Amino acid sequence: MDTDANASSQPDSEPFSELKSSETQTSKKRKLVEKTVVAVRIGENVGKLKNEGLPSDFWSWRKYGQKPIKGSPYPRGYYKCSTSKGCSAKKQVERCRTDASMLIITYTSTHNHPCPTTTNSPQQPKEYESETTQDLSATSKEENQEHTEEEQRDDKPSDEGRNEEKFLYLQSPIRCSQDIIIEQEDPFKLNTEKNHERIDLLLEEEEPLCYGQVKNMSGSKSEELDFFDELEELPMSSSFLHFTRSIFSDERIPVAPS
DNA sequence: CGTCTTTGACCTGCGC
DNA sequence: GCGCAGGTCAAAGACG
Repeated sequence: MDTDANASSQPDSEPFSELKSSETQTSKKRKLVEKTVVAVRIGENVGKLKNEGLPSDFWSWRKYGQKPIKGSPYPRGYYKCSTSKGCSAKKQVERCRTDASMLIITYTSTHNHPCPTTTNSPQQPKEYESETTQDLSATSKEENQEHTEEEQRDDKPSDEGRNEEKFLYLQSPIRCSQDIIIEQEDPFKLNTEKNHERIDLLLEEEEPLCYGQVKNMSGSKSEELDFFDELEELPMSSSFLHFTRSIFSDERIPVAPS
């Protein structure tokens, strides 16, 4: 649960032998798995930068499940890499329970295929299509629905709509989101321990965000769920991955539990 | 028509 | 050994 985000990892695939040494802690609930946890902040400025049309990610992710996480008001989404058929790369996306504007993305396993490094690589046109259009379309549909509902509710805090917008915008703008860039660079340019601390703080500094709080923020349970569901689309996660890769040159940042 | 999302059920692992 | 929770699978529906 919480500690999931803290990340533990285990030799699952080999690529990160060096990193494995630092990823020795076991996960609370599952076997040892190679995990890379990334925290992303959804900045306020994101919504202003929606015009960018960059591909959201090198990889194409396919959602294969979603689960409510105990202690967290937000469900966790499970994604598999669909860029390559045999690729075992996976990622889990959830929102930080203490900071709704924070996303916790956990990458598991590694891609067994080369990463299409060019933005518009003719090799993998589908990736961008699937990644951007799928997520976008799916999100857009939901967005529209959400907005429609929200607009009909006067007592609805504007933050909700804003958050959704943020996510929507995050789908493609990789470089446009200053906040994201900042958030990403900050924690990950620092050493791993710092990352741990940061994530630990995010996840454990406070007790789980109580539903009451969330309710206060979102107005109603149903909307809350919708909101979370909305977040779960997280098309931005892909862009973030792209982004992360760019920042860290090639691989992921393993986060070992403290 | 093909692909993806959604969602419920099932399986596995861990703590007590 | 039991119960709980996370993780995965697979069927159904929706969309482009």
